[in-house]
Order: sequence, then C-alpha cells, then structure tokens
Amino acid sequence: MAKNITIKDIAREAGVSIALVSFVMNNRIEADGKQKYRVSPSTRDRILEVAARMNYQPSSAARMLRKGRTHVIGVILSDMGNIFYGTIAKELEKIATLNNYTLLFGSSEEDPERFCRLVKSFMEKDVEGFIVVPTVGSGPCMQKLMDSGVPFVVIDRYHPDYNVPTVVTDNSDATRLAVQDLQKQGAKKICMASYAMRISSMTDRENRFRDLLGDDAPIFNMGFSTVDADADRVADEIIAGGYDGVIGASNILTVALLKSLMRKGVKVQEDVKIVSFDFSNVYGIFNPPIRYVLQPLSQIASESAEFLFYLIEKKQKGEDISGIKDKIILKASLRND
Amino acid sequence: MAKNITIKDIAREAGVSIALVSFVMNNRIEADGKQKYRVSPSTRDRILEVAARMNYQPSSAARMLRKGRTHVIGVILSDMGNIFYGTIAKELEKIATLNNYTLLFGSSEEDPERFCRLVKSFMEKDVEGFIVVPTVGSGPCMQKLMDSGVPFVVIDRYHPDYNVPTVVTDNSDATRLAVQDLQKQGAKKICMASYAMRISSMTDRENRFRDLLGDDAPIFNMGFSTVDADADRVADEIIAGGYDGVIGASNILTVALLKSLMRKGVKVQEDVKIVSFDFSNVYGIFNPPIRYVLQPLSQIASESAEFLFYLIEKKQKGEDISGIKDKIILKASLRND
DNA sequence: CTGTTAGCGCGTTCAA
DNA sequence: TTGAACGCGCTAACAG
Repeated sequence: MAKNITIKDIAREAGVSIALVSFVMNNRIEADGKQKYRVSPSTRDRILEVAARMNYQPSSAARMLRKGRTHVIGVILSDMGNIFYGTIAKELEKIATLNNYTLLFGSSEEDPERFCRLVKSFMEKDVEGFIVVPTVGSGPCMQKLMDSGVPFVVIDRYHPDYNVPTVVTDNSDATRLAVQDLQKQGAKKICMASYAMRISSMTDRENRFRDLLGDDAPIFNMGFSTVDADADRVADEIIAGGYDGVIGASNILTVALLKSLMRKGVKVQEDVKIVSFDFSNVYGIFNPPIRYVLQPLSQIASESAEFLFYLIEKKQKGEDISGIKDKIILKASLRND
Repeated sequence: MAKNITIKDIAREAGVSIALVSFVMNNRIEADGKQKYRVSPSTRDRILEVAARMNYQPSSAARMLRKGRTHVIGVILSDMGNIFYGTIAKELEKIATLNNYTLLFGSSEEDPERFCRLVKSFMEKDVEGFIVVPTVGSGPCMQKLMDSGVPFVVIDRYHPDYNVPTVVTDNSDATRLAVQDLQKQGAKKICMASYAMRISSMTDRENRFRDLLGDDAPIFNMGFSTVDADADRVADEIIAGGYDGVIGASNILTVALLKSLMRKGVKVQEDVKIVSFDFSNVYGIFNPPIRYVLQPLSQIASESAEFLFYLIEKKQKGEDISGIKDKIILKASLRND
C-alpha cells in the first residue's frame, strides 16, 4: 500500500544527498575497511537507520536499467510434473539463491512451440542466460538462441547438430551398468523399452544397448504422450517373446510398463526382472526393489549453473564466449534404495 | 554479443523521433482504427520493418520502471518434487502465459525460513502479487505480506488465524468420500495415517475422520521429513491392530506406507485396503488400483490465478483490497484411474 | 492529422 | 560528500 519509498525519500529524511544514500546501500555488505567510497560512520548509521525504519526496498527495475543486469536466469525443463525434472528444479533454485540469482521456470512438455514461446517470453524479461532441456524440433529456436548471443547451457540431452555448452549424463556408460546389473540378476533374454522420441539421451542408451547385446535383443518404442497405451502393447511383446529382463529407458515409461505387466499377471522381479533409468517412488513397492540408474541430479544442476555463471561473467567482461562449447559428462550410478 | 538495440536505434534508422517509435510499438496490437495516437501507415510500416529487421526487443526494465508494473507473480509451493505441486505449477504457468504474466517459482520444502527468504527475494524483484502455500511457522512472514499490501492468494491450506484470500479443496468432504469408499469396499476396521504437521488440510481431514468414525478409529501421525522411518512404525501398528482399511492423508505418505506394508508381507488391497489423498503413479501398480481423492488441481490453479489478477487490477486502480478475504472451496472427486 | 520535444521514474556513478 | 548525467521507454503537451 503506502507508496513505495525511494532512495530520494531516505535522502530527504536523513538530510543527505541521494548519491550518498546509494553509496551506503551498496557498501552495506562489505564489513572490511577498504570500501571504495568512504562515508563517515555517523551519517552511514543514520542513513541505514532511516532506511530500515521506512522499510526501504530498492527498485530492482531501476537497478536493472542502470546496471544492465537483471540477475535472472531462464530455466526450461521438459516436465515439471516428473520428479526427475522437479528435483533438478529444486537443486537449481538452491544454487541460484546462493549466487544471488532468480530463476524463471518453464515446462516445455516436449512441445517445440511451447519451448519457443518460453524462450521468447524469457528473452523479453531480459534473462542473462538460459539453462534448457531442448525438445525434438526445437532446433530453429536453439539456433536463434545461439545467434542472440545470450549465454546458455543445455542439460540432460545434447543436440547432435549443434556444438554448444552442455551438461549431460554418460548415458552410454549408464546403459552398461544397467545391462550388467540385469545380467548379474540372472536375466538371460533381455529387451529394452524406450521412447520413440529421438533425443540423445534415448539414442545413446539404445546404441550402447545394441552394442552390448546385439540385434537379438529388441528395443520396443513408446510414444511420449501415449505411454500408457503403448505400455500394454510392449508388455504383450515381452510376454510373447519370453523376455526375462527389461531395461526401462525412463522412470515414467518403466512405471507404465510395470502397471501393464502386473495387470497381465506377470510376476515382476521373478519372471521378469527390470532395471530402469531414473528414480521413481514406485520401485520400492517391489520385492526386491527395482534397481535403477540414478543420474547425478544435484551435480547436473550445480555444474550447469556454474558453467552458466562463468559464461555470463565472461560475457559481462566483453569477452567472446561463442567459442566455448565444452561438454561436461557426468557418471550415473546404480541404486536400489 | 551485438549490443542491445534500443528504441533510439530504431528511431535513427527509420529517420523518425523516439516518441513515434514508442507509439508505433505500443499500438501495434490494436487492429481497429481508433488508436489513440494516429501514425501514417507508411511511416508505421517503415518503423515496424526496421524494428523487425534489427530484431528489436524492448527493455522490460525500462518499461517496468516507467509503468511501475512488472507483470511478474511469485509462486511459493511446498515441494516441486511432488507431482501434486508440480502439476499445480504447470497449470499456473499456462494461465499466467495466457494473461501475459511471468511466474517466479519457489519451493519452501515446508521450511518457514526458506519460505520467508523466498517472499523477501520475490518482493525485491517487484512481483505484483503472490500465490503461496504457507508452511507451519510462516505466520510472521504472512503477516508481513499482509502489511506490505502486495496482493496474494493462499492455496492448498488456509491459516486458521488469518482471514485472507484463499483457494482450497473441501478436505472435510473429501474425507467423507474416502471413508465411504473404503467402507463400500468392505473395510470394517479403519484407521488413518496423517502428517504430524498442523496444517489445515491435514487437520480438516483428521477432524472429519474422527467425526465419522469416532475415537475407536486411530490416527497415526508421521513426520514430513521422516515419512520413511515413520511408515515402518505405522505399518506395525496397522498389522498389530488388525486394521483392514487405511486412509492415507497424502500421496507421499501413502506410498511410503505401501512400501512398508509390502515389505512386511501384508497383502495390500486384500488384507488391507487403502484409499489415499492425491494422485501418485504408484496406485496403478496394485490390483485393483488404489483409489484416491483427486483435488481439482487445474481448477485450484485457475481460480487462484484469476483471483489474484482481480486483486492486482483492483489495487492498480487504487481501490482498497484489504477487505477482500473470500475463501473459494472446491470439491474433490474419487478416482481409480 | 502527423510528428516532435522534453520530462519522468529510480538508482548508479563520474567529476568536482 | 554532492550535483548531474545516464540507462530506456512512456506520454503529456505542443508545433507544423
């Protein structure tokens, strides 16, 4: 309510100039003696007292305008309803807060239109950078991002055609872990259930799977938005083919498959063993719990955020960042909770 | 990269004044003839062409500063990793986009310190309003919010001591649905598993439960951050007490309980039937699927967002909104997927 | 009717 | 310690 009090009000109330108030407000943090602008302690205290009393809140808009910095980062994930991305969101938020950044979140739902709209809308908010999970078909939008010069880091998947800053899990190695674990559990005839969606995380998993098991081990594809229906079909294939081991290429997909298998009377973990990618709270229901490959979520968050901060600072100093295209590849680990 | 182009660059390039560019940019949407400032079509087209060619993006900071509006809303949920809040986040995002608003998301993790920090940090970003899920202990912070005069809407739970704009589910009625369903399924000896946390959603459920079943039906409490350990204890109580029906007061809690019961060899849905609150993809694993009370998530999102927009517009016009404290109560429905 | 001038909003920062 | 310019876009008032 009561109109926002500005730096000017503080100045008048404290009987000093506007500039001085600004100096004091900016030096408040530095406890050491070597502040750039020295202010007599008495006036400083008076100003701080007045500011506190009047409950002064600096206008971020004015500061943004003047400094040309917003300290806002845009984050575009695939699906905020998936605990996988929800966890990344939480982790990113923590790190951002620590570094005095605010995050704008968006959920693309694997829809390139939505993805693009989010990029545009975040650009309009003058974000200093992006952390994004690109979707199939987001190529043109990514290209625009690159052309814009706004720093960004791609996570979770990489775009094979573009060479850009990226933080991903070593999905090939993760697949090896999953397959070997399944074999150690005694599975002889293994298949994989994957998304038809051609994103690097999926193709990397599928390729390694083929390398390890050859063409006899089939890969059944499911649609991202039709998992439930497709799961029934895949469950039938598993039963008909007599497979005793399944690699589920994502948590959502595995859960859908588990439901279908159970409904069809399959004894999961007995007749058919499953190892999945990514955490789900469903796994613990089974006996023994379904094992899964856990991606280092908090590490993905921290590495990508720090990478982005680095790019932003670099760009801020006027340095060219268009040549930076490091790929950070993190290892996954096998879990069973 | 290429320095941001401003309205000034457009003006120079198009050979007109800065003001004219501004007019054109603001009237671009209105297709009808009664624009406030009329500009000759030829110059307008030229300006638009130049703006498009130079890829002009107005600085939101400058606009914010000038208009005193940010079109940003702060949303503080309890746990972004929970599909319940994740879904609300998605729905809110959709509505916000439609109304030209951007959302700042935060996750309190039921920690009042975090909650407060988020409120403060969002305030500093000059959000025009809040949609919040208050936590236990957030009272002082909520009070500050009220005093600040920034419009806000509380969702999911209400604070019994404060009379503020609220959108919640009718948890009492939802409990009736759950209990009656459990009885229809044949459960004779029913108990409830709830959070120790004293928030209205939980207490409303517990109170109605007691009203319906009397003191013979116990309510077992679990800690929010210790559900897994507590679930084991509660499972023991359920087994020892010979209960054949359980109301799980939240999805997370029910899932934890399901794990414990399974591990202890209980035949869920046979020896012990469960009806839960809120969706989880775990339910479908059971046969028959575990039934649950679904809160109208997208309705909660749309009602709260529209309520907030209304408050913001009202306040924008200088009207007093401190007297508005409507509570919108929505009905839940029983599901089994 | 079409277009321009000039001041504003608020905090930052350089020159004095 | 201060005055004043500045960043960028909006808009009232005014001129041709």
